[in-house]
Amino acid sequence: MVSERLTPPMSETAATGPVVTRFAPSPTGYLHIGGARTALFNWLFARGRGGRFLLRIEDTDRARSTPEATAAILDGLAWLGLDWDGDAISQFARAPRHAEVAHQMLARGSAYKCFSSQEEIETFREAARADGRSTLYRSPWRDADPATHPDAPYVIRVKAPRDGVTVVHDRVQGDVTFRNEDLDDLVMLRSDGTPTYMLAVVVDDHDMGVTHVIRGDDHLNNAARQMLVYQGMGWDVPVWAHIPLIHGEDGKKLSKRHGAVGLEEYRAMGYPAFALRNYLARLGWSHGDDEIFTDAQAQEWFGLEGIGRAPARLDMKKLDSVSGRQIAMADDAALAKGLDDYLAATGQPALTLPQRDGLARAMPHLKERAKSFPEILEQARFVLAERPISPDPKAAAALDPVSRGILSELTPQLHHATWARDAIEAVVTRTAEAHGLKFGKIAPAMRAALSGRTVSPSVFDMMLVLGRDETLARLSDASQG
RNA sequence: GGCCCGUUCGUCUAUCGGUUAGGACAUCAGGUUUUCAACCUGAGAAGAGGGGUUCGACUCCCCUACGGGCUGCCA
Repeated sequence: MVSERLTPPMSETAATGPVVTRFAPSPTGYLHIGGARTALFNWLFARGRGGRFLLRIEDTDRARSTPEATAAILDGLAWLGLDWDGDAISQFARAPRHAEVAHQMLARGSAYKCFSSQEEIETFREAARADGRSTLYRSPWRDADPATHPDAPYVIRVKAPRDGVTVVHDRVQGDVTFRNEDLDDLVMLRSDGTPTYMLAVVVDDHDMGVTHVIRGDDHLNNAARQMLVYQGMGWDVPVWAHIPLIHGEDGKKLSKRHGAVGLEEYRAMGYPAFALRNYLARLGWSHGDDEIFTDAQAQEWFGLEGIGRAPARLDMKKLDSVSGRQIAMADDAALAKGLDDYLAATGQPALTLPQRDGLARAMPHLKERAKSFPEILEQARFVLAERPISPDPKAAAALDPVSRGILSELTPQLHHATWARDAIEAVVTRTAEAHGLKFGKIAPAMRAALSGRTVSPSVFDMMLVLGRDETLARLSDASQG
């Protein structure tokens, strides 16, 4: 799935051309919900402008990268519905290209070989920290005469300007100015010849023709340092947009103790992908007072100017609400498909053909009262279960002798009724009134008889979905206790 | 320690110098009702603190506090 193929359309490399965004996760186990939102923003931005959305796996840290982790990320993105253009690119596979750039900078004089050992640097830092001085390492090899270079391992560092300032023109954070004296000569190529992340991102973003870099604001400082590499190569810098991270409900950095951090956990909880997209889009981005919207609207409305500058907290209650409203307006086929995925993702048995059929007929009534797939399933129990219906304790309590008597009286009355809501309702009401009761008094027993539960869709809706024969059979079953 | 970013109802946010500071979720009180959900009506709820600039600041500037990030031959 991951390849090193890279085909940047040259016409798209200029900032004036079509938009190209990318999502560049590290394969560290699973797709973080915050990462998923970052991906969503990039996807919305590109898709809303007829641009391209690319995917790159930042797997240069070999110790922490696994094929399984990469697969989990790809799977998560696919589930979320964020389709990317072309093949996912492996950053590691492009190491030779990164090294090539580092050597080009060496040749241009915008980089140099540094022979300082890691121990040497660490010793310096410890001392600096102890003295309360800056820990920025100033390599003595920066201006050394090549003739004095020892025959030893070295790293290639960028030769950053020491004077002046570097300004990151960020579309979210505004212009952020850094004094160059606060920026160090970052290592681009390690002593073993492998590239560092700082070099790799820049080279890859450039080669991929990325025009807009939308990423977490934990990279804002890095942007300044990366600009030195762009400048060293004489490349145009992309448009930056550093978005705030997502925090947990207590406002702290999102971590496992906050509950669901991985995207797959939301999938397993049964939130539809389209609902999660809506919720995530509203986290840190807004378009006036719009809360519930379609993908098409989100793509049309999404823009960098609507992104907030403060970190947003996850709010599960709001997610529930958004999900409920999205499910209510979703089309039945999409829900059925999502339900299949939910069942599979949680290791539950797939629906049988008759169950699918029943579910399809009941869906209009189910989707109006559910916030997630498990809730749809709960509401759908009446159509998924087969006779004899075994009521749960609370439902059984509703089937007391008196109620059963009324049900047995009702059953023959329904035999000849026209099977339409008005007609059925008239029969039921008439029967209830014959006992001096309002419909509300016998509804619980009917609900229990039809669904075996105390919570279900409307009894009339259930009767219509079930059909005359099945309805009468269930009422009869229940009345006979 | 140094550098950088952030701070409007409990939460997500609107506001882009002049508003009774709006909406949504949540909460509370009513209503509708056949359970649940939904829905309707209403209520309470906010500009971190302190200085400036200005006729006028949530909005611009400074300081403080708090939160976050970076400061690696991690990404």
